[in-house]
Amino acid sequence: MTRFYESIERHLVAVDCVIFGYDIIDKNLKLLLIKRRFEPLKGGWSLPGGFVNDDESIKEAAGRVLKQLTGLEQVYMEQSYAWGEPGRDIGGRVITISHFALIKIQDIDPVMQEASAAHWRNITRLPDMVLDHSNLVGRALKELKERVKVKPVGFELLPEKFTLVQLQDLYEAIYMKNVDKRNFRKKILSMNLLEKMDEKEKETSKKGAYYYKFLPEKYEEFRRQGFYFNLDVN
Amino acid sequence: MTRFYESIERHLVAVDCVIFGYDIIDKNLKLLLIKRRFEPLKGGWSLPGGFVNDDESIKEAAGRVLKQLTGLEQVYMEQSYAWGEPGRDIGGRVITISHFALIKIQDIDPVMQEASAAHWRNITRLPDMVLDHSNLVGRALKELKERVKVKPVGFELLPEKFTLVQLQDLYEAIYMKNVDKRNFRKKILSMNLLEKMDEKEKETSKKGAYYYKFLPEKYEEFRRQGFYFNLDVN
DNA sequence: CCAAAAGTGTTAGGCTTACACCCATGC
DNA sequence: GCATGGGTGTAAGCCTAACACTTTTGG
Repeated sequence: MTRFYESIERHLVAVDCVIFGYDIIDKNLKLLLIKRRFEPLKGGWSLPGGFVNDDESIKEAAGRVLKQLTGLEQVYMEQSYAWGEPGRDIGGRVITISHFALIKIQDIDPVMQEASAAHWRNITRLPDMVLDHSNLVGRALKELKERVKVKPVGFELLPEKFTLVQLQDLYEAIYMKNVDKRNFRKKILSMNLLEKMDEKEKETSKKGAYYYKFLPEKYEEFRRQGFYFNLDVN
Repeated sequence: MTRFYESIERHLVAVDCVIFGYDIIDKNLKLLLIKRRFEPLKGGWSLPGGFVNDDESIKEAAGRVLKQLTGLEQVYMEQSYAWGEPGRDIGGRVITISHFALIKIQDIDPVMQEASAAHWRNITRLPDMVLDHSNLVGRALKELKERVKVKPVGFELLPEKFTLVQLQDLYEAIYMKNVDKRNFRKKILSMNLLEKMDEKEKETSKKGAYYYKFLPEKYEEFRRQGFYFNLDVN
C-alpha cells in the first residue's frame, strides 16, 4: 500500500471519546472519564482514547476504545472534531479526532468499568481535565444539544422503556433548562414515534407512570416520507 | 517534544478543501477543483489538498493549501470531517480532514488560478472525482446548506455590495429550490443586518436594483444580545 | 410605448406558548 | 384523607406561507 507518499511527515493520530450517559435516578447527564494510565500526566482526568492502528478506520478505532472501556458495541457514536494544534499534547504532537457516544448507563459492564477505573462524572461538575480535553467535551456537548433537537437520539441514553417524565427530565438535563410539561408531551406524542405500554413505572410515584418505548422503524418510515424530527422546546 | 509515544504507528495526515464560490452572473454555486498533479491518479479531478506539516495546525495546513491555490487569506473556512478508511487512498493510507471554504470568486488571483490549473465547476455538474472526494463534497454541501440557514455566511460568497435579487439567487442556488421573493426580503431585512446603499446596480435591469451591504458588527452585537440568525425559507 | 426586472402588503391558518387543576394511589 | 407525583386542554398571538400588481427606465 505505501508505495507513494514515502518522504512525507507522519503523525500520531488518536481518537478520544466523549461518552455521555444519563442517570435516570438523580436526573444528571454524565460523562465517563478515566484516570490517565500513562505518562505524561499519568493519573489526570482524561477522556478515554487511543491511537489509530494502521489497519483500522477512525470509526473502528473509536469503537474499539469504547468497547474496551464499556464492553458495549453498536453504540450511537458521532465524529465530532479533529484537534491538531502542534502543542496540544505535551507528550508529543498528536492529532486526535474526538467522538461523542450515547450509552445507556445500565448497559455498561460493571466489571469492565471497575477494571478500567472509569468514573461517571456529572456534566455540571466536571473535574479539571488533561490537555485540551475540556474543549473536546465542550464541543461535544454543544453538538449533542443540537443533535437531540433534530434527531431522536435522546432515547440512546434511556432504557428501552421509559416514562414521559423521564424523557422530559433527560431533555431538561441536556438543555439545562426547564421545559413545559404539557407542551413537551403534546409535541413528542404528536410525532407518533412512541408506543405506550400497558405497564407502569411505580417506583417514583404512587399513581405510577406509563412506560413508553421508542419505535425506530416508525422514525425510518416517516423520514423516508420527508418527516423531520423536531423537539425544539421553550 | 517526542519523548513519549515513540513506538506507536504514525499516519499520513492531509487536509482537503471544498472551496465554494458563487457566480453572480450565471447564478451557479461552484467548486474550485484541480487536476491532480502527482501519481497515483495523476490528472484526475481532485479537491485541492496537502499534507499536514509537523509544525502547523490542521487549520493552518488548510489555510496554506487555500492560499497556495487562490492567493487568499482570512477566508471563511470550517472543518468538516475526518476521513480515515484504510483503503480510501490507493496510494497508501492517508487520513484526510476535509474543510469547506467560502470565497468571493472575483477575489481570486487569476495568475495563481491559472498556474495551479484550478477550475471552477458547477456544483450541479461535477466531474467524477478521484478517491472518495465526491463524498467529501457531498458532506460539505450538506453542511453548507445547514450553515447558511443559521449563520450569515452567505455573504462570504458575494461581493461587498450586492442586490437583494443577487442574495436571493445565491440562496436559491445553495438550497437548490425557489424562494418566495417577498417573504425572503421581508425576512432578511427584518433582521437589520443589511445596509441599503444609495447606489444601484444597473447592468441587469433598466430600473436598477439597490445595492446592500452586510454589517458584520451588527450581527456580532445582536448575537451578544441573544439573537439567532435564521433564514429558513420555504 | 413596451419589455424586463425591481419592488412592495395583506390575509388565513397553523404553530407556539402560557397556564392550573384533577387523578390515582400508598401510606 | 392527605400528600405525592402523573396526567390533561384551551386560548391568544405570533409567525409562516401564499399570492399579484405597480414602478422604473432604456431602447
